[in-house]
Amino acid sequence: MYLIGELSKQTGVKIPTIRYYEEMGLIEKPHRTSGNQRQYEREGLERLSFIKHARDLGLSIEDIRELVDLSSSPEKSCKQAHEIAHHHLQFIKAKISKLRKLEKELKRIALLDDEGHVGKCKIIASLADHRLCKGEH
Amino acid sequence: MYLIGELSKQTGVKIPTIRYYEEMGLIEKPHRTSGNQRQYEREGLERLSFIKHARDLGLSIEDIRELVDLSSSPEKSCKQAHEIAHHHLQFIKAKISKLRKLEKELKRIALLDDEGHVGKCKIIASLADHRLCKGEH
DNA sequence: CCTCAAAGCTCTAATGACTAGAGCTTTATT
DNA sequence: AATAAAGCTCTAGTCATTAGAGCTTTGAGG
Repeated sequence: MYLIGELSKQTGVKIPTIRYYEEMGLIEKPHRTSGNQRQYEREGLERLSFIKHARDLGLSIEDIRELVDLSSSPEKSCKQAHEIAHHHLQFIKAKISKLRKLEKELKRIALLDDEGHVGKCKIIASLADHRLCKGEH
Repeated sequence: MYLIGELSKQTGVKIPTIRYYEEMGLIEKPHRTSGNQRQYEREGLERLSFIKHARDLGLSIEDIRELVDLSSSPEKSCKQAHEIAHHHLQFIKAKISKLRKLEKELKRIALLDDEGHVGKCKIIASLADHRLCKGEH
């Protein structure tokens, strides 16, 4: 149905990355044409979309592998999938709050406007001296 | 003044990372003792703190190298340091807003609570089908 | 049928920012 | 003098790709 280039276009996953996913066992080895070219079915497209989507959400390959394994063993409960998603949500929340602190401090630093030489540049001084931070990190 | 272990404790930068920074030319090669051990002065401690702080803020090694170079060439203006900090601020802002979108979607996904088998697990379906997203990413 | 570009293939190596381990030497303490 | 802790160098591994070399296959035009 699709050659690798088409699959790449459809999903937005770059060609070497698709091959890498295959090597990692994240996607199944597709059927090959007589000329040894990978040929994907709709199923392969869907799985790759799944992976792309999960990667965009920031899940690690290992997380995704777990989800993929879950989805191919239908006797296992959905609970584990929930756990993975939930766990990742906590992770994202933590990351956001951390970044917000950084944003605050960077704002403070970037808005210092002196025009002196670097020897007394406040930005550099501010980066050099952690005590000048308003918050900790 | 400080051996590498002490420097590591003071700054929170791990020992192999300190040596890596040295190899990258990010910190100066320190004086060695007769027994070939690295010996740092307060100056070295300060530079490493600077680097640590900037890394914590998410600046890349290359950004930091630029700042380091700036700070050792006092004739250059502070403007460039501002530019780097400002540019990074924009980057952080973009990252935060991206993560917020992800948070929203993950919340939506993680709160789907079905107890069926994975074959119809909404989480997995939701990850597989990008069209189910409320927003794009 | 032939040619030629585009797209495919495999394999190796690079990226960034570390981190870990092997196998050794130096230092400090008992 | 012995031993443990901390240092050293060097190599290789991590994660998730990405890039490049050098080759083959495919499809379209002449």
